[in-house]
Amino acid sequence: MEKNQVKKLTLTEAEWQIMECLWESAPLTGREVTERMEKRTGWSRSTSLTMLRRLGEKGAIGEAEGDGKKAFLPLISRDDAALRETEDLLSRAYHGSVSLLLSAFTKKQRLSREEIDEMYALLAELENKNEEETENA
Amino acid sequence: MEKNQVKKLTLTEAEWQIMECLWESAPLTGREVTERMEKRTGWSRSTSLTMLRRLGEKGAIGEAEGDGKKAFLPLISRDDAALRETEDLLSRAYHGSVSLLLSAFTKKQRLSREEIDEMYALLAELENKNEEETENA
DNA sequence: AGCTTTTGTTTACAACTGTAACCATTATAC
DNA sequence: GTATAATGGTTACAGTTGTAAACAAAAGCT
Repeated sequence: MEKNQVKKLTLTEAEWQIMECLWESAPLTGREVTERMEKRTGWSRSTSLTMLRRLGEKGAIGEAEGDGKKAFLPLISRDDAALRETEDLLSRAYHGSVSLLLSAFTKKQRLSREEIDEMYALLAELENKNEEETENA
Repeated sequence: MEKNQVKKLTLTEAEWQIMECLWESAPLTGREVTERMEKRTGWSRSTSLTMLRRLGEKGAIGEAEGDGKKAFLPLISRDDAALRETEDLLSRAYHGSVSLLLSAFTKKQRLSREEIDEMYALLAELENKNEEETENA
């Protein structure tokens, strides 16, 4: 049953950058990845390939045959990865409370009108969901 | 003018634990720190002391004389530390948008009534602040 | 003053990260 | 079909992190 690395899987800073690349543009050949990385970070080909290897070992990406050529593609979604780190941060720094995070953050950082509106919308949505559930209960 | 480490200063997981200890209870002697750490994480004395040293080097904590005894105390606030990491995570994983984080988070994690209320309150507060500023402009 | 305990400093070491050169294999070009 | 270029795999190496033993200095005890 070889436990499919569903457990830890954290990405390092450098690994994130490779993943960004792959998330943006589904399957990419090694060539494509190294070129893009070269452009956006200045990494040498080798560096990118090392990252691809490590990500492969971690189970974060896989390889596939597209018309003869081997290509890399993400096996975890950006959302998943982001969430994992978010949970981490929340528990480490905010006792798991997202509202605490928001509070701390806004103490230093001004939010744009759009962000505020979006959050209102989100909260409203959440309340709806909650109500539905309550009705069903 | 020896630039007072105002630049990077990130805490590792282990370092956070020591800091938590110090944030909870202002100045603590080495003894007290190591004892608490032993209790809550099982670390050996040495390990805690190493962390204290590294934190000192980073400028995250300092030492003070309290009635003859040397004691350690935080030089950065928990809020500051948390904020630093939050900004990090936001830029790495959410294009810097806190509303995006909230959205992603709530897709997986249910929020309690209290959290929702708190956030409403926070947003309202922010709007007030914004208005005041607009008037003043 | 000499021995014991407490406390702090130095040193160690394996795992993980960032970075990349070097080598092997495969595909291309003449 | 051999030289050349493209691609991918192996090895390296310094810095950081988690963890702690060893060693040194200070404080107490008798």
